[in-house]
Amino acid sequence: MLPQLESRIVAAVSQHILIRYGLSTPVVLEQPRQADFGEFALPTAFQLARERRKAPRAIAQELVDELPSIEGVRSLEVAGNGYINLRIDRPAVAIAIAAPVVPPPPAGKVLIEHTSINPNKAAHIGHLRNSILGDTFVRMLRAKGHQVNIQNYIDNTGVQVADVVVGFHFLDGKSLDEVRALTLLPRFDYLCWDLYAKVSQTYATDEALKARRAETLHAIEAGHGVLAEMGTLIADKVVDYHLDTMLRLDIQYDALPRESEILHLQFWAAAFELLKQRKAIYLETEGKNNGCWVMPGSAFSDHREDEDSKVIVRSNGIVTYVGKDIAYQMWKFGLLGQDFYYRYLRTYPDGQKLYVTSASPEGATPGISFSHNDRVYNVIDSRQSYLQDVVQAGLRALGHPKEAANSVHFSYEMVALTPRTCTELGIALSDEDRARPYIEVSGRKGLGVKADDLIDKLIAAALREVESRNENEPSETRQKVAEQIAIGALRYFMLKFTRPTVIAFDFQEALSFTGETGPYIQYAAVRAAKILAKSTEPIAPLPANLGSILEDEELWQSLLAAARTDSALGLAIAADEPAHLARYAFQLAQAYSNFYQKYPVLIETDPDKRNFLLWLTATYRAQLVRTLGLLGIAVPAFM
RNA sequence: GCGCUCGUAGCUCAGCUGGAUAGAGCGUUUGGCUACGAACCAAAAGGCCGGAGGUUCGAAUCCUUCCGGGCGCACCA
Repeated sequence: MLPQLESRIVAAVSQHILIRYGLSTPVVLEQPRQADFGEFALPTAFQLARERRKAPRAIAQELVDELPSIEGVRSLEVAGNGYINLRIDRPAVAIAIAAPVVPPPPAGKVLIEHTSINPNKAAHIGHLRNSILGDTFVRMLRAKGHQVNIQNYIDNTGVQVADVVVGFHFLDGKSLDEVRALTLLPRFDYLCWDLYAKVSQTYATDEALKARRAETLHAIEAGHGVLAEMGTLIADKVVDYHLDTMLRLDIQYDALPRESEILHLQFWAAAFELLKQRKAIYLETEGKNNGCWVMPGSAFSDHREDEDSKVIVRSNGIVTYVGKDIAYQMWKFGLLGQDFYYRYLRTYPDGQKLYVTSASPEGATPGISFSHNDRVYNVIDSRQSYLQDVVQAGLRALGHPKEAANSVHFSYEMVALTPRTCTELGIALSDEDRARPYIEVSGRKGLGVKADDLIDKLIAAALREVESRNENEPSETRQKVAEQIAIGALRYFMLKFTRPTVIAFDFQEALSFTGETGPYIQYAAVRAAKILAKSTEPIAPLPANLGSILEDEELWQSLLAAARTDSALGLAIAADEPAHLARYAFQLAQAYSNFYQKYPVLIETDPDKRNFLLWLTATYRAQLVRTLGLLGIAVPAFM
C-alpha cells in the first residue's frame, strides 16, 4: 500500500540530507496542489534554504541531481521556486494497492472512557456526540493494532440521581414498590427526564424540597435505606436504557465502573494517603479554604496564583468530585494498588461480554481486570477541561509524569440547538434567544432532543426514501436498510465537525440525506456493489503491464484517491481527530461517484480495460466499506 | 478580572507539522436519466481568511495587540 512507499521516500531523502549536508531536517511529504504536478511533493529545499543560506531552487536542483534512485519513484523534478515533485511508478503502485492489508503490529494498551451519562434520565443529542466520538476513536485505534478497553463511567451516587429520587419520593410521594413498578413500564427513562426537569424547577421556589436533596444524597452515598435502594433501582434501569440506545448506534462497552464501588472500596482513602505522603496536597490553615485539603494552583496552571488552589477534601472531611476522579485516574493506570471486582452484566449480539464493577468477590467473575493501561483517553466535553487539568496535575504531583503525559482529555464542544429547532420542539424563546446562533440544551429545564426520538425520526425519514425507491423489497429488509441509513446519517453528522466546533443541531439539516452526509457515502458503496454483482466475469489479478490504461490521468488519479485510507487514518489518529477520517470518507465517495459517472464499467468493450475498471470498482468498494466501518457506519444491501 | 476556545464564500464548516492559484456541502443559476438506479454527476457565480502590527524566501496557519462570540474559573457533580 501507499504508506510503505511514503516511508521509503522519506527515509531515502532524510538519509541523503544527513550524509550530504550533515543535517537531520525532518522530511515531509505533501500532496501537490494540482494533480498533474505528480503524486507527491517535497518542500524540503525550502527548509534547507535557511540553514544552507542558499536559494531554495538551487538546493532543489542539487537534490534532484544527487538523490539516489528510490524504488517505486519514476522521476523527480524541480517546480515553482523550490518544490520537488515526484512521479511514481504507476503499475507497481497499482499492484501494491491490490496486495492484502497487513495486520498492524501490536501496539500499547489503551483505555477509552466515553458516554458516562448521569443515570437519571434519557440520553440526549449531546451525549450522542460523546459516544460517537469515543466509539469511532476506539475503532481507529484498534485498526492500528491497539488493545483498547472501553469504559462507560456510571455516576450512580451523585446529585443528579438524588434529584430524581427526591422527585419520586418527596414530590410525588411514591413508595419503593411504586417506583419499582414504574421502572417496568416502557420508557422509564423518559419519565425520569420529565421528573428531573420538574424537580429542578421546583427547587427554585421550594426551600424545603431543596433541603431533601442533601439528605437524599447522603443516604445514597452511605448506601443503605429506602432512598439508597430507590437510587440504585433508578440508576440501574436508566443505565439499561442508555446501553440499549447506544447499541442502536453499534456502540458497546467492556466495563461499567460505578461511583458506588469507588466509594465502597474506598479508592479515595488509598489515593488520599498517597497524595499526603507525596505532599501533593496540604491542609490549609487560613483564609476561605481553612480546614480543607487543597492542591496549590501552581500545580496545575502556570498562570494561577496560590490563592486559586483547588479544594480536594472539604473542611467537613468529605472528598470532592475531583478527588474521586484523581483516584479513578490512578486506578486506570494501575497506580492505586487496588482493583474492582467485576460482575457479568450482559452479552452483546456479537458475543462480546459486558461487566459492571462490584464491591465484593461474591458473584464476581474471577481473573478479569481493566486496570494497568499505558494510555488513557477521557472523552469529556470541553467545559470540564479545568477539572481534567487538576486530575492530570494530581498524577504529576504524585510523581507519575509519564502517566500524566499519557492522560488525554479528548475534549469536544457541546451540541446546542438552532432557534428554529427549538421552535419546532415547542420551546418558547425570548427575542434575545431567537437572535442567537444557537441555544444550549439543559437537562434541568428539560430542554433538549432525546437520542431515541431523534433516531426514530431519522429512521422514519430514511424509510420513506427507501420505500419510494425499492417497492419490490420485503418490508423487513427495507426496515433494516432504513435503520442503517439513519445511523449512518447520524454518526456522520456527529463526526464531520472537528472537536472544538459547537454543533448547532438543526432537524432539517440532520434529516437531510444529500450532499456531505453518511448516506451519500453509503450510496457510493452500494453502487459499487451493484456493478460487481451484475458482472458475470471474475476479476483477474492485475497484469504487470497495464499498457496505456494508467496513462489516463483521470483514471490514475481515481486509483490514487482510493489508496489513501491508511494515510488518512494515520493522520487522523496523530491529530486525535476523527473528523479528519470522516472527511476522507466523503472525499473517497466523491472520487468514486466521479469515476462511476465517467467510466461505465459493464459496457466497456476492451476486455483488459473492463477488467481494470472492475478491479478498481472492487478496490473502491473495499476502501469505502473499510473506512465506513472505522466510522461505525454499515453499508446497506441496497438503497 | 484571569484562563481556554472560536472568528475563513449568503449559510454550515474543512484547511494535518507555516508552502504552489484558500476548499467542500447547502443555497442560487445552468446542463445531464428509454438508468452499471439521479440519495448522483458536470459547470457558473460567490472570499482584503475579524482589524492592525511583526517573524519568514513564504502566513488563514506562528508571535504581539485590539475588536467580537462562546465556555470555564464552588467546600456542585
